[in-house]
Amino acid sequence: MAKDAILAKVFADRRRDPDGKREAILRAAVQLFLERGYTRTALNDIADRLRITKPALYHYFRNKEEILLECYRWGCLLIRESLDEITSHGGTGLDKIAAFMRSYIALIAIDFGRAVIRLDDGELSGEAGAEIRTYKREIDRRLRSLIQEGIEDGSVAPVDPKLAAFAIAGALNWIGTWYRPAGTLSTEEIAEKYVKLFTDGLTNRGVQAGSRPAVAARGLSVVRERTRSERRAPRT
Amino acid sequence: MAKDAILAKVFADRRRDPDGKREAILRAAVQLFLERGYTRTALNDIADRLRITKPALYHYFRNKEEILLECYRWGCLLIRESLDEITSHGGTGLDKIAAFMRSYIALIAIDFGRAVIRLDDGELSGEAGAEIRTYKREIDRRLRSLIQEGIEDGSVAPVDPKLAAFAIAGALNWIGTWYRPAGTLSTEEIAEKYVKLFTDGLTNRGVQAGSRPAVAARGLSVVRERTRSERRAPRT
DNA sequence: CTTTTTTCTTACCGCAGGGTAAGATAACCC
DNA sequence: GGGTTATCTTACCCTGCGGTAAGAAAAAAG
Repeated sequence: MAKDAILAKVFADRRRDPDGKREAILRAAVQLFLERGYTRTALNDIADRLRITKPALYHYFRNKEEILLECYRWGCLLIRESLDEITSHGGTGLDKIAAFMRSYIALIAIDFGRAVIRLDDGELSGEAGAEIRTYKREIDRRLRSLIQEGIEDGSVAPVDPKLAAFAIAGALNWIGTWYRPAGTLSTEEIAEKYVKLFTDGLTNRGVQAGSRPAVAARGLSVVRERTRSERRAPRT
Repeated sequence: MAKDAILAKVFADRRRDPDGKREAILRAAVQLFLERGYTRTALNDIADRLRITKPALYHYFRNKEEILLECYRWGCLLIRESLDEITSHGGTGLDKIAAFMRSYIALIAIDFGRAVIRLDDGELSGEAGAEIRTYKREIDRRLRSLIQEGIEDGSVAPVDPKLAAFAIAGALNWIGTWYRPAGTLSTEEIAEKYVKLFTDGLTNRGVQAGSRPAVAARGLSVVRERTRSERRAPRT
C-alpha cells in the first residue's frame, strides 16, 4: 500500500510540524481502528505504520483513548457541518430527508465518518463516552425533526418519526460495514437507490401516469474531507 | 438482577449435567458479550456470574474463542430455522419479505440472535470466522432471492436486489443496537411499522381508495427460543 | 556557535487476563 | 462401600500491551 508510505513521510525527518503530525497519527489510527477494531489495534501498530516508535505517540496524545476520542470528534464535526448545510437548504421535508441521506452516505465513504458509525463508543470511558453519545443523539434528533417537518408539510406519510429515523439511520449506517472504496458502486449511485427505495417503498405500483418523480436529484453539496489545517484557518 | 441467580443455580451443586451447564455458560457469556463486548468481557466475569471460578469453564469449552463461536452457532441456527419456515410459506415475494422482517425482528429480541448481529466476527480467527461469515452470507443470499422472487411475480418494484437487501438488513440489524426488552414498543409493533415503511415508502400518497392494505399481518410463526436439550432431542 | 526546546528512541515497569498444573471432593456406578 | 470419573478449586505461569523514565540528537532561536 502507498497510503501508509504517505503518512510515514510526515515523520521522515524531525522537522517541527505538530499539527501535521498529529493529523497523520489520527489518519493512521482511524485506518487501523476500522481494519482491526480498537482493542485489537496496538499502539505499536499505529507507530509502525508511521515508521516511528510507540512513545513518540505520547508527544501528541495523552493516551490511546484520546486518540480514539479525537477520531470521533473529527468524524462528528464532519457530520455536523454536513447537517447544518442541509437544514439551511429549502425544499419539502421529504426533499431534506433525501438530502440528508445523500450527504450521510458521502460521509460514510470517509474514514472519520465511517469511524463514528462503526467504532464502539463503549470503549470510551465516562465523560468522553458521554460526549460522543451526545453527538450521536443530536444526529438522530435532527433526522427525526426532518421527518416531522415532512409530515407537517404533507410530503411525508404519517409515520412514527422515531421508528422511521431508526430505520433510515440503520440502513445508512449498515453501509459502513460493507462499503469498500474499490467496489463497483459509487457512493452517489448507492445514495440514489437508497433514496428511491425509502421514498417509494418496495411495493410495485407499475408505471403510473400521475406518479411524481420521487424527489429530484438536485445539485447536492458533496461533502469533501477537509484537512485539519483548513478547519483551523479562518472561515473564507 | 434475578437472571444471573437463575443461571448460577445450575452450578449450585455438583450434580452431573454437562448439557445444562454448557448452556448456562453460553447464556451468561452472551449476556455479557452484549453488555460489554467480547474483549472487555473477562472469563472471570463469566465465571463470577455463574458463581464458579474461571478454570471450571475449561471443562466445557476449549478456550474463550470457542465460547464465542458457540454463541454465534446457536444464533445462526435460530435464524436459519426461522428462514426455512418463511421459504416454505406461500404468498407473493413481497409477502415473504414482510414475513422475513417480522421473524428477523423477533430474533433480535433473543440474546443469541442479537449476538450474531452485534458481535464483531473479526474476533474469531481463521476457520471459525470463515464459518460464521458463511452463515451470514447465506442470510443475505436468501433475502436477496426473496426480493428477486417479488420482482419476478410483480409484487415488488424493479429495485436492485443487492442494495435493497442491504438496506433492509441494515435497518433490521440496527434494531439490535437500540432495542431494550424494557422499552415501550413490543417487537411486533416495531415489526409492523418497519414492514409498512418498507412496503409503502415515506412518500405521502394521501388516503387513496384503491390502495391495497400493505401486506396483511397473517398468522406469523413467532420464533421461540428453543433450549439446547430440545434441539438435541429427536424432531417431533 | 551556543543555548534552548522539541522530537524521538531505547529500555523498562506493571498488570490484566487467557490459559495451565495439580489436586481435593463430590457424584456416579457396580 | 470401594473404585472410578466428572467436577471444580487454589495457586500459578506468561505473554501482550498500555504507559513511563531518562536521555540522545536534531531543529530552532538568538
